[in-house]
Amino acid sequence: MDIKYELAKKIGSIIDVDVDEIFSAVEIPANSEMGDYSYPCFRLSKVLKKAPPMIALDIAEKLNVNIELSMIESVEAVAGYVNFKLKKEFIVSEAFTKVFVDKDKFGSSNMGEGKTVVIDYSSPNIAKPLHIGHIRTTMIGAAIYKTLKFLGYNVVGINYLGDWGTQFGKMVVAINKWGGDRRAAISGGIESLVELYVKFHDEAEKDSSLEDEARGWTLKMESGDQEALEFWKEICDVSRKELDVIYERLGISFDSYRGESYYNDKMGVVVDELREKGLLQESQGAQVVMLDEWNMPPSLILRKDGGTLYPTRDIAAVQDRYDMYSFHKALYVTGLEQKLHFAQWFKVVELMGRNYAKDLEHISYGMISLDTGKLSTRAGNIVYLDKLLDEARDGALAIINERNPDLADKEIIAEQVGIGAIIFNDLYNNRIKDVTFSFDKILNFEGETGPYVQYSAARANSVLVKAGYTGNYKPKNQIDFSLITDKASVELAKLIYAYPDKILESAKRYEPYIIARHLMAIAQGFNYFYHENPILTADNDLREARLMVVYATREVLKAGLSLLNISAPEKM
RNA sequence: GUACCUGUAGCUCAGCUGGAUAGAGCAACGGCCUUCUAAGCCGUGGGUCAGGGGUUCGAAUCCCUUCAGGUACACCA
Repeated sequence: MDIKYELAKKIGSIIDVDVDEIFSAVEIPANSEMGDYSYPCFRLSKVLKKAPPMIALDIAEKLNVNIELSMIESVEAVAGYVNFKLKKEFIVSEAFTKVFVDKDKFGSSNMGEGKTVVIDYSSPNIAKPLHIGHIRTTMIGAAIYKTLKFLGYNVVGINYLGDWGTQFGKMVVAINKWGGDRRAAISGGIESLVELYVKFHDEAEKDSSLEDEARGWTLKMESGDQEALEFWKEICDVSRKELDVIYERLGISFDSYRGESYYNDKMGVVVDELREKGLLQESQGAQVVMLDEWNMPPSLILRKDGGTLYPTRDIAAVQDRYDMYSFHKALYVTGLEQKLHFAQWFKVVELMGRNYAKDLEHISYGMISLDTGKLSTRAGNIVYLDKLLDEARDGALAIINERNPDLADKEIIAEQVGIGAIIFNDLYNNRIKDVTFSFDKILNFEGETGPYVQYSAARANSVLVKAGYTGNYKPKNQIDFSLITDKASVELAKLIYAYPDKILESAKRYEPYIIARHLMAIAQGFNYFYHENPILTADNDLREARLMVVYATREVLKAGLSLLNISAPEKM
C-alpha cells in the first residue's frame, strides 16, 4: 500500500536502476504545487549520458503511456524532475477512512512486538523538590515511552531515584537538632526537609563537628543500622508521595522506582568481575578502568577509601535491568553534559564482554536556564515545578474568565491547558537545543503552542457535538469522498495521511518534536479548513463528508497529544 | 589544553540520508466576529543560512578551517 514504494517500482520498470535506490531518491516536493511525489533525475545523468530534463521527459512519457496505478492523477516532467500528482479522492478517502477504522490507534503498529525497551528518565533526588531542571528528562522520557508503546514495544519506565548518599546523614542530624519531633518534621514534607537541609549547611560552616556527625549517620546507614535506616525510609516515603502528586498532574507514571539504594549490595560483583578480567587498575590511589585507547579519561570505579562511584552503580543497575527484562534497548534520558560519563561506562560494559553494550543509548538534551540566569538553588534562581504548574494553570484560568467565563469545570480545564502549554513547549524543539525559560513565553497561549493544538481539537469536538455526535461518531450514511475537493481539505487529508510516518520517525530518532510539530501542522491545516468551509450548514452529503474530516482531525489531535502526555479538553 | 554541542528573519525555532523561488510562530503594521469557539483566519515588511575554503551537475545540509556561545574532562551524583 506504500505509495512511494509503488512509484519506485514503476519507475524501476522503465529504467535500469535498483528499486531501493529509486525509492530513496523519491521525495515529497517542498512546494506542493509541484506534485505529491517527485523523482529527481540528476544522478542518472552521468550513467545514461543524457541531460536530466531529457531523462525526466522520457520517464514521464513512458509512464503516461502505461500507468496502472489507480491513485495517480498525472505524471509530469519539470526541469529534471518527474512529478507525480495523486488523485485527490484517493488521498482523501484513504486518510479519513483509515482514521475512522483505526480510531485512536491510527498510526500505531506492532513493529515492537516481543521487544522490551527500558527507559530511565526523570530520576530526581529524594528529599529535594522537583524544579524546572527536571522537566526535560521527565517529559521527553515520558513521550518516548508512550510513542514506543504505541508502536507495540514492551516499555519499562524506570525512575532511578537518587535515594542514597551523604545528604541523608545531614538530614538526620538536622532533624534531630532543629526539627523537633522527628515524625512531624518528616511529615512536614520536602519543603520543611529542605529548610532543615539548608540550615544544616549554614550551621556546619560555623561548627564543623556537624559534618562529622552527619558522616557518622551516613556510615550507620551504610552499615545497616536499624535506626538510621528507619529515618531514611521515612524520608523516602514522604518524598515519594510528594513526587507522585506532581507526576500525576503531569499525567505520567513509572513501572519501576528502583533507585540507587537498591544497588548497594550489587556493586561488589561488578568490582570483582572487573578485577578478574584485568580491567581494573590503580591510579592515584583509586581503582579505574583506563580508556585512553578510546580517547577518553579513565572511568573511576572505586575511590581511594574504597567507596563506590556513579559508574559502579550504573553498571550494576544495567546488569540488573538486563537480567530482569532482557531488553532490546536501554535508554537513558539525561542532559548532554553527562555525555562523557555515559560514553565511559558504556565502554566499560562493552569491555566486560556484555553483548547488550551496543543496545545502550544516551538520549541527551540541551541545558535549561532561566531568563534571569543559570539555575541555582543557592542563589535563589530557581523555579519549582509545582509553582510553575500553578502559575500556568492560573494563567489559563485568567484567559478562560476573560473569553469564555461560562465554561463549566473551568479549574480542571485551566489545569489541562496550563500544563499542556508547559509540556508542549518543552517538546516542540530538537532535544539538543538549550532552552531559556521565561514566564512570558510560557504564558503566551497563541501561535505555536500547546493550547493552540488543544483549542483546535476542542473546536473540532464542538462541531461534532453540535452535529449530534456526542458519544461514538458514526456517520449517518456512506461518505461520498468525491465531494471533498477543496484545497484546504485535501491539504489536511495529506497531513493526516502522513501522520503514521511521523510517529515512526519520531520513535526512530527519539525525538518527540517530530510528533509535536506535525500535530501543529494538522491543527493549522484544520483551522484553515474550518475557516474556509461551512460544515453544519452544508448540504446533506457534503455536511456528512466534512464532519468526517472534522472527526478525523479531532481523533488524530487527541491521540497525538496523548503521546506527548498532554490532555485534550473537549471544550475550552 | 583536549573533547563534545550549538550558530538559519529583531526574538524562539523547522528545514528528513545534498536537490526545484530557504519555511513557521512571536514581535511590528493592516484587514476579518449578524454564520459551526477570534486561544482563530488572511495579508505586509523582514534572511551575505556566523566567516572563509573545498567536494558536487547542485550545499543551509557533506569535508577542512577560523570565529562566537555553551558544556564536560579523577575520587560528587
